[in-house]
Amino acid sequence: MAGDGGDERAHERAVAQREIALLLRRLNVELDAVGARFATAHGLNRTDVRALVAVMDAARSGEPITAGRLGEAVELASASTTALLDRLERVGHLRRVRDPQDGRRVVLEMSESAMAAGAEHFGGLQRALGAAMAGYTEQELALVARVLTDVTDAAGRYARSYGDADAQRG
Amino acid sequence: MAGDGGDERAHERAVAQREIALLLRRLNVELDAVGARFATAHGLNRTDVRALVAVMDAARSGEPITAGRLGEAVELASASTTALLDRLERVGHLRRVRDPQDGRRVVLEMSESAMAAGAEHFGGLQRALGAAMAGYTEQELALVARVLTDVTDAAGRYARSYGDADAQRG
DNA sequence: GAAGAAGTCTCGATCGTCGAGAGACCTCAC
DNA sequence: GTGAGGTCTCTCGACGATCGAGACTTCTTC
Repeated sequence: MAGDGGDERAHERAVAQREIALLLRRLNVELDAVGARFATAHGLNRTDVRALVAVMDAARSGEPITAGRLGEAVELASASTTALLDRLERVGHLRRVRDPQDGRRVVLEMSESAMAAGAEHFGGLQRALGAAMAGYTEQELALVARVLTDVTDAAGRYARSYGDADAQRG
Repeated sequence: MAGDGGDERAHERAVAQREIALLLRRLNVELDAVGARFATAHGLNRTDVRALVAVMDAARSGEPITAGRLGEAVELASASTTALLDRLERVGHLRRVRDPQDGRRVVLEMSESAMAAGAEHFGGLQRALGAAMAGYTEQELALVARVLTDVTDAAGRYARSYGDADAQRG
């Protein structure tokens, strides 16, 4: 840490960190914009898109999600979740299916059209991002993945620390 | 593309790219969560926060923003922008000041309290992110910054290509 | 000065979200 | 089996954010 140039090196690192923080903010804005464009292009709102993504992820994992779980995932009150499902079902993106094992539950199934729209959207975005990464080596991308993992975990912890502040006070 | 191991290497790269794309999605979710927590902690909604950030950035750049420009920045109709400014002014985060050069314009000034809240929020997040990056060298962070720049630009282009799709069809 | 453009605001309507509570279903103790 | 209590979803009424249309003020141009 010490030695000649140590201070300057620390300064350089601090600059790089600030630059990355700024880039992450810009990236967040752009990715939100992508989601917003997709939403309006399909006559949806932001919550609808988040919900479809959650349902899609659940379906992919093999554990279809229920109405209540979806409400938790998108942080919506139960009344709002019902309205959300009404909207998505009305336009044919979703089907409500009563759970035969537990008659209280409603499990959610995505329609083919919604799957296709999602695949087109995410596929396109992924291709665009892939093209942007085309100039980097496998090792470089692996490093980026490590950094992003660390940064994402830190952001998640920071987000959760907001809510826990009340709980910890006691 | 050809050659011994070429296929495998391409495969590895594709895997790394997919992993990064997934990480970016997760990161976006977490950063949105941070914004949401900040918003509710301060009695604001998502739009309010976006607006405050825009006003803050403008103030920092030395060119204070006007009501109309802000509406464009957060993609809001003029009626909604007026309501937004009413909200933010009511809670004391913002001041409306008529432009002495152009009596139609209303320029926006952030209050000290809003500046402080923003600094606390972004400062805290930046510290958290900085800590997550502490284990990497200057060169590694520089590489990450380059990749993030490319990826962010690509995301921005992709987002804008959504809207242009209609214009291009013709 | 008059005409038109630009910037902001007012009004009425629509839609997403919420809290409270109802209704259906499940679980478990008896 | 039956009743009590918990879980899950939905209904209802209210609130707030957003919008389109248009009014009003101010600037620009002729």
